[in-house]
Amino acid sequence: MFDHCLYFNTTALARQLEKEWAKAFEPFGLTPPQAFLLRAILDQPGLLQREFAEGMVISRPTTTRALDGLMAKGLIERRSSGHDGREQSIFPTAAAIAMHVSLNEASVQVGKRLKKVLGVDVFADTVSKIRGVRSALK
Amino acid sequence: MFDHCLYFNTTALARQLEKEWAKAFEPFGLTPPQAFLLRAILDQPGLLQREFAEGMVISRPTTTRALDGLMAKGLIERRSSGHDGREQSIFPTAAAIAMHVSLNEASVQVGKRLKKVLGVDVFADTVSKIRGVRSALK
DNA sequence: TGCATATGGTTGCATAGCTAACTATTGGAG
DNA sequence: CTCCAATAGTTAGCTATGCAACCATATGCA
Repeated sequence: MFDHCLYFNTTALARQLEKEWAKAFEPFGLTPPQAFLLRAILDQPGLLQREFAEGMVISRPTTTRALDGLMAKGLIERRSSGHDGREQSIFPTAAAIAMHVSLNEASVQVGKRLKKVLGVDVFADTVSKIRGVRSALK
Repeated sequence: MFDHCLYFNTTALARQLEKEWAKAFEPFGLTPPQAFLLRAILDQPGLLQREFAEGMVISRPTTTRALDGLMAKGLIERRSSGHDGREQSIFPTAAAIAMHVSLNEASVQVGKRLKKVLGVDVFADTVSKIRGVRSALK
C-alpha cells in the first residue's frame, strides 16, 4: 500500500529484523534491545549511562529502563562515577562477562546468515544507504 | 557502536522517521501508525480488517487496537461483511473523508522534504534497497 | 556565598508492537 | 448431521519507546 514510502518500509523491516535477532538472543534470555545494549557495555565497560544512551541512539528514560532490566537479570552494575554525583558508570557483572564470547558469536552468525541470504554487497549497500539517511536527517 | 549492523541502523532510522512523520500528522491529532492506517482505509474503503493487517504488515491484534483508536476518534466504522459473520469491513466516516485531501497533502509534503534533503536518487535507492531486503527475508 | 541554570538520571503516562490464548463463526469429512 | 479444523477478531500480558516533568547534583556568576 505504501510501497514507495521510506517510513513504511523502514518500520516494517525493523519489525522483521527484530524477529530474526530475537531468535538469536532467545537462548540467552535477552531481547534484541537488551542484548545490543549489553554487548555495548561488554565492549566499553565503565562508560556513563548517558554515553550508552547516545551510542544506542535511545532516550535517557529508555536507557534507564533497559539497564533496570539488565540489572534485574544480574548482568550489570551501576557505580557512581566518583567525580560527579549525578553520573552512573555501567559495568558488566561476571555473569555477563561469561556470556561475552557466545553473545558475540551468536551475533556474528546472524550477520553471516543475513549476508548469505541477501548477498554481501546488497547487505553492505543497504546498511550504508540507511546510515547515510540517518546522518542526513540528524 | 554498531555501525555496520543492519538491525541497529534500521531501528534507529525507524525512530527518526517516526518523529518526522509525527510532526506532519500532529495537526490532525494522529500518530504516524494511525495516520497511515487511516490513509489505507481512505484509499480502499470496505476492505476487511485482516486485509488491512496484511497491507500494513502488522499483526491482527495490533490492527484491532489501531482501529479501536480510530473508532474512538470517530474516523472509521466497522461493519459486518454480510456473507461471513467473522469478518469486519472497515469504512471511513464522513469526518475521515473530509480529511482525505489534506492528509494526503501533508504526506506528500513530508515525502518532498525528505527527497529534497536526501536527494531524489538516494531516497529512491534507499527505499528500493530496503524493500529488497524485506522481500528477501519474507 | 548564594541563587539561577544546566545536566544526569528517574518516574509517570501514553503509544505501538508482539505472542499466546480465547471466542465465534464457518466449512468440510465422516 | 455432527463434530473437528481453520479462520477472523479480541483480550491479556509483556517489551520498547518517547515526552514531560521531576529530583539531585554541579557550575557559574554576581
